[in-house]
Amino acid sequence: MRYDFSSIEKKWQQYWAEHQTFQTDENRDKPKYYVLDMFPYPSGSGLHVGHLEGYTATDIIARYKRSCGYNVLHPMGWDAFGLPAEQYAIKTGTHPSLTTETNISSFRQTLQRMGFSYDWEREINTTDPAYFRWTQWIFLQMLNKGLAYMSEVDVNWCEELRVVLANEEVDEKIQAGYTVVRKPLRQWVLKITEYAERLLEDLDELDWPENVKQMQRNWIGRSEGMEIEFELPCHKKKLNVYTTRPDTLFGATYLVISPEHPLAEKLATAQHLVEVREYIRKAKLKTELERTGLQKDKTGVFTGSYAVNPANAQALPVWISDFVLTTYGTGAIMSVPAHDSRDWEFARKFDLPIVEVIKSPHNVEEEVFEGKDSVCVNSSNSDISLDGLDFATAFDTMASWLESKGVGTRKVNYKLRDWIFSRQRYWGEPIPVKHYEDGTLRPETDLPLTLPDVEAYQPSTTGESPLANIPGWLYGEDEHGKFRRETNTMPQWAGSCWYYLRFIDPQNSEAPLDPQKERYWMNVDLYIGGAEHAVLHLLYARFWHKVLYDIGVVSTKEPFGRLFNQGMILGEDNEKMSKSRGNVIPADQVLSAYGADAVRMYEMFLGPLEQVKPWNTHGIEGISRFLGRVWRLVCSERDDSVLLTDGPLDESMQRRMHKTIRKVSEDTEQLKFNTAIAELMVYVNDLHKADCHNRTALEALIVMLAPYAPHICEELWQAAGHSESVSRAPYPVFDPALAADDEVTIAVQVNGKLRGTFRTAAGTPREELLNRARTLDSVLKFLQNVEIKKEIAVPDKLVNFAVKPL
RNA sequence: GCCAAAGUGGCGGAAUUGGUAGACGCGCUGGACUCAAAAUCCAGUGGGUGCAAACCCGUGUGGGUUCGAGUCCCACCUUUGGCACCA
Repeated sequence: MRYDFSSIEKKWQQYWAEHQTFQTDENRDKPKYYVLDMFPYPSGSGLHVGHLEGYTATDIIARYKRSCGYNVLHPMGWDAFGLPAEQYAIKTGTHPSLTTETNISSFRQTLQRMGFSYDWEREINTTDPAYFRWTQWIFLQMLNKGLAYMSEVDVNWCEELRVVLANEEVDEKIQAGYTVVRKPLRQWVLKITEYAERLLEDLDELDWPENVKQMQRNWIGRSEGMEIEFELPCHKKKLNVYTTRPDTLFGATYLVISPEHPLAEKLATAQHLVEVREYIRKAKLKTELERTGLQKDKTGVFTGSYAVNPANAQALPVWISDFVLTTYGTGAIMSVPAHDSRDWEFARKFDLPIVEVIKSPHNVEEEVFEGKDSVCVNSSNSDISLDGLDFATAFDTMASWLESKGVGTRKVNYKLRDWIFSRQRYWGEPIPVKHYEDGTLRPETDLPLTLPDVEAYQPSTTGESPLANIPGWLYGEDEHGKFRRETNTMPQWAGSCWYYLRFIDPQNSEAPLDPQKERYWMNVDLYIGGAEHAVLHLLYARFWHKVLYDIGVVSTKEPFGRLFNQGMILGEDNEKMSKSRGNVIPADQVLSAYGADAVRMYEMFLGPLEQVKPWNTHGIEGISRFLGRVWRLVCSERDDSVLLTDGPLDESMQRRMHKTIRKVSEDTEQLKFNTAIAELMVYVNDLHKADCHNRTALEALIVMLAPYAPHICEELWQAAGHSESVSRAPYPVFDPALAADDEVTIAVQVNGKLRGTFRTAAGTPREELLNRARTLDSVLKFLQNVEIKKEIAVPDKLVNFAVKPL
């Protein structure tokens, strides 16, 4: 019989579904393994080969771990709220839930064609009221704890989309060509900043890629510094600034406050008032991009007021400039132009004094010196002197002195801002809150609060969602009086903040999940997804998890123990796959042409999982040939006979087998699938050369290959006479003694250059290696007329003679 | 500008972590089978010199450490991610 992938794959996919082969075992005696994909947004354009990379990797691990005796949780679901379905609804009037449903079934079909061993009984969908009921419930827990609050905030308002964006989302939208401006709106905000320290600290114990952890650390942006109080004698007021360099206080020559600072206009003297007002007005009009972007040229205006440097009583002019961020620190800074490049630039532009207070290798008038590894100079007053002190000591001395004077406090600051959590959209989880006429606010306790049907999905121009146009849904009355519902919905990130928990107990109608099940399955042992979520999703989910930990819903501090980012698969032209480039390789196309087993293996054979690598459709043929060769080791193509032979395996092939088992299991464990496949190929090539059809050798091959190419392995396993699925077969175990070589090749070098090799028994002692090496013809001639300075022998490896001509 | 990762045949990539560079696959060349093709199988395939045996060169560039460097150290170049007035 010939290998016909399409009928075999159909047959076994049907078998798995009928026999519920991959339904998760609830038997808690076995060790568990939770392997999770970042679940997809089911878009209308379907899956391409790039999407399948991570899913293939997790499936191999899921099947491998099952084979190794683990109780495996391997679920899939849909992150189905979101803008594309809503924008499609605005255009066509099609309800987003219909679009979503169509897209989901197309996605599900492709994933099933790939033969992924998901437990489809646990499929979840973030737009399902039975799911988002608990998303809403978690929100109310946060409300309860004071972690969700409403605030008039300058939001990132996207004009074209008529929607508020999270800080984290701004960049990508601007890159996509949208305009984003700052606009004050009353918004729901989540207090993620309250968890900043824990989010930072707990990163240390995670088995995550170092760059992802570093990106989160940078995003959280912890810094240690001081808030220092400057007197404003003419106004009888004080101005607080935040600095991480109190050691440079003697070098402060002016202060700068942001245009939004409450004192900005008040500090303007009559002479400067017009100019100041004009500057503040203009700053407001600038977009976030204009203010924080690539803008190099600094602008600013002098207020006419002076503050007093507490260290040396010097009068410091107070300036206003939009390079100072309102939302960070106190919105005011002390400028030390000699040792801060931004201050230096500003000082040069407006001709402000530059005073060296850190010993610099060059003239600070000409170039800024920002180094921290030097010592203080010119820094003393009648109380203290920092001169000669290093950074840490100077910092500490100055901090203590300022504290003792009552004009400074040590402070830790974070770049992380609270998370603006409301969106003016229809297709999202409604925020379950009622606003009463007396101004109070109460949670909606009757969950889920579902979405009403609407006629038009267009957001209102006032910045409210389409929900504001549905009076029947919007208004109501209960025992507390008349109310108006919250019209904001949650951002798309909400549903993905806790979905990994719901997979553990997806049907539970009493709680988000059962605590006993939670304790068994958490945390996620392996989480695979794209690096684009390094900060956003992964930071939000960690935040929610910690909140849930605090209220006793989960028992672990962190959700994802081990994280792995798969690298992107590029198109055949080495460019990112995109419709506009026309280089997208649709999954269904290659599945029809080559079959799931070949596609799965080729995805993994392309290169290291974490690496960005181009797709090459020709290359997949090598995998098809390999699968054909495996097939022919077991089945005759001339008739229906099975070629397996019983009986003992000869010693060299047995060694080959044990070596293969060792390499393949080690590599699979470490997600080095490309080299595991290469090893399987070498093994199959050797079996072919030896014309070996031995049952022991081939059954080991089938079980090892099954996680990679499950369909063909099921078929071959059945052909070999087994009645149970190969996924129930225990993984082969290697014996180190049987895998060990008894004979090795020794390389012989002269001055590090290979001059010959010889075979010898493993463990041959040094002396003997040297003696044999010396007698090799190919080596001998290089040892004539030379002085041997050194002889190196590494057992089982090589011999090297270091020589010098006589 | 700053931080991180990476540069190996025509191509994707291996290399037990300092020990025979180029595993495995694609592609290419030649051959077998065939009326022919497909499929399959066999042999070859880093560059150079040479009839050959051989020898020389070779892991982005330049230096260094070492008996020995793709691997370690220093400097530089290039590419890809991330951050980008956070005081």
